[in-house]
Amino acid sequence: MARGKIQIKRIENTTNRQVTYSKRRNGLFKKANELTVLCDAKVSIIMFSSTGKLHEYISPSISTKQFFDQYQMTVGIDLWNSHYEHMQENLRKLKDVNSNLCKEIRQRMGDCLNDLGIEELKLLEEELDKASMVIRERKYKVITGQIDTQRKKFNNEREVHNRLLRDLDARAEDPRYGLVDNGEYESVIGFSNLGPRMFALSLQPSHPNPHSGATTASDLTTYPLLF
Amino acid sequence: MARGKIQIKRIENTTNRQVTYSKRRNGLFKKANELTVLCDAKVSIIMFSSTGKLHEYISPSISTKQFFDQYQMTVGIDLWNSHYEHMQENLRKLKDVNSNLCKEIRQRMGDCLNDLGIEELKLLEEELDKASMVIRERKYKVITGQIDTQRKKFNNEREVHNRLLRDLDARAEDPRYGLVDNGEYESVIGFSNLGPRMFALSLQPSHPNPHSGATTASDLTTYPLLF
DNA sequence: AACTATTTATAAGA
DNA sequence: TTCTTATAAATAGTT
Repeated sequence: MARGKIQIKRIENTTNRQVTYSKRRNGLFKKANELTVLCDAKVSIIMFSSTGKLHEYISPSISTKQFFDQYQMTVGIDLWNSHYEHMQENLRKLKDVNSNLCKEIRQRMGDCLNDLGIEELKLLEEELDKASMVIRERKYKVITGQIDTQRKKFNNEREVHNRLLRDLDARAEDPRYGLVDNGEYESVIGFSNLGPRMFALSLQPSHPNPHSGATTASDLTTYPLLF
Repeated sequence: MARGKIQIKRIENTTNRQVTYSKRRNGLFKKANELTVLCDAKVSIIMFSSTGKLHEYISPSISTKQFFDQYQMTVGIDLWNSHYEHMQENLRKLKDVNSNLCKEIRQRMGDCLNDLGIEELKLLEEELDKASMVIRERKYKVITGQIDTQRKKFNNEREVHNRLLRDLDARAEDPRYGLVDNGEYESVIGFSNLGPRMFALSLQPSHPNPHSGATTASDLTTYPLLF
């Protein structure tokens, strides 16, 4: 548009093309900015050169994201809908799987049996009985584990106690020590004669903990000896 | 830029502003198009007037969506990421729920019992036994339903058969009809004397259908009479 | 990047 | 909105 008119068609000379791109891009952005100011408008220009370089103008006081959002609101299409589709498909499938799982659990609890035929009912019953057996075994194992641990603990306690008694006897026979408080010692001696059978009767859990979420065989409730 | 220079600042006169918006918008789009052609570039212009009206220019041979995609690829930000977040959160939660449901089912099948304490094991066993009972009842109900339906069917068949026999007798006594093929009729008469008890022995399902997905009490396998 | 002859855009008016 | 036109602005080709 100066020093000679030009045809509006692709500039074949690469350098020339790039120079023109640069010049006209600036012109375009300047015009866009003038428009923004003069007319109180919002303008977004995004351009890619033939080499793929990105250049962008956007009116101040608005972000590209906001621009896109407003654009979509206006044209009424959701441009990122296609991006959603895969996720939505996934979500749908998961929900399906979920509801099937829930149904299966309900069936395993004795609800929603109407959809099942005889063969399926038979199978389910079999499975449940089998599982019940496994669970009973497991329960037994856990209980015996707890009893075993408890027994060890008890034996240990008894040993400690007996050692104390022996120490006491040794002290009593040692002429270097007089019996300062006879009553106290006697009660201990008397207690020692109750034997293990009596101990067992006073065993009680200190933490009943009936709904413990993750009690394992190695994570046992401790049972203090109650006197 | 003509008939006097203007300041680049908001045009207060509304009409004037709108006229200028319109004129300059055309100028901008024209320039954008020239740039597109001359420099083999891709240009997207989106603008909103102060009144919220949308106007758009986009280089031919590319869609707005493609433009946005390329823009995002180039700037390396996912503009719709925020849109994803909610869905991804949902997806994560659903997966969690799913895995918990799977675990519960496995526990109800007698697997994965290590995480359960005694109380939980007891509860599970109880539930399973209760469910087992319900299922047994249901099974019984389905079976008796099938038997009942079958009985009705059978009675109906017998009635039809008896009616046929009566018709036959009537015909035989009617002097208008001669017995064309005596042997054939005799065999039928003989069969009729077998009685219901014999029928029952030859009852067999025509479609054993042991893994029917949705057999209900009202959707019973039909049992043809085998002769 | 700067220059400048010339084209193009456009402000104001009709 | 469109046309006109004087003038401002943009820019093609050159340095």
